[in-house]
Amino acid sequence: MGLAKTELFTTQQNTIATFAKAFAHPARIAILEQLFKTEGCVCGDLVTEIGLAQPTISQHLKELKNLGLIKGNVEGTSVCYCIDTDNWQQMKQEMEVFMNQDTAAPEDCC
Amino acid sequence: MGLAKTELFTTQQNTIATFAKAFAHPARIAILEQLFKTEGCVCGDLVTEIGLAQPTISQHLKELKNLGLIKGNVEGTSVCYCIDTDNWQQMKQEMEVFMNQDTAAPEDCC
DNA sequence: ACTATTTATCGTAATATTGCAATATAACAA
DNA sequence: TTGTTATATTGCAATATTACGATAAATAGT
Repeated sequence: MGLAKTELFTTQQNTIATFAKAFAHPARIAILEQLFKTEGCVCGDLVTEIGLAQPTISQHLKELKNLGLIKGNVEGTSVCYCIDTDNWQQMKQEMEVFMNQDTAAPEDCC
Repeated sequence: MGLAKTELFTTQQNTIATFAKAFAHPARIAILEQLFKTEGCVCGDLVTEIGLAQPTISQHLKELKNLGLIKGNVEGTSVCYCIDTDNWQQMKQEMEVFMNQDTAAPEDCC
């Protein structure tokens, strides 16, 4: 059905899944890396940096923005995007709690 | 088109995206958490723990196994699944390198 | 061999995602 | 106002994902 049964899961589980979905496409990884790398915030440069069409990049940016991982600021005719550091930290912490379960886990049993 | 243009991106970017995809569904998060939590490895119990049908769970397990994050061991008529600790560690490290970029980044510019 | 139990696979329906052409919108410049 | 530039939105085609019923395959017990 292509529709996840979110009501079966905890808020934490759904949250992790939602963040993970943001990272589940290499274009969005590339966008985020570019935003981290550049001093000033890149904007339409992302279109030329990454080889995808402008509407496609715009769509990926929208998803990242909706999740709160990036912010966009209008500057004249162009839009300046950058990482939302606070939200990024929070996301990182939640992901790390999930990924660090292993430290407490017993050895592989099979 | 529903098809990611992986050739445009680096191996690292594609790898991150692939791991993230594994975490992009709450059922798989729930499965992994359950495998971490239980002493012995759970198997068909996952079906009753999580409220999804047996073929659905089986399909999610297959994806996690293909990625190498879990291992399955046949024990009689049932199959014992557990985390592949080594691969989990490697995955974690790659994800953390990506998520820790912020420590080097300048302050939000917009 | 027959039966019960457990897991995997197949087939299919519903929905989601990706990508882009075409077009709309917004801001500036002349 | 008109033109230019930059980004967003719309609409659509191709593919992917999710879920599950039906069924197959594997193993154990009788």
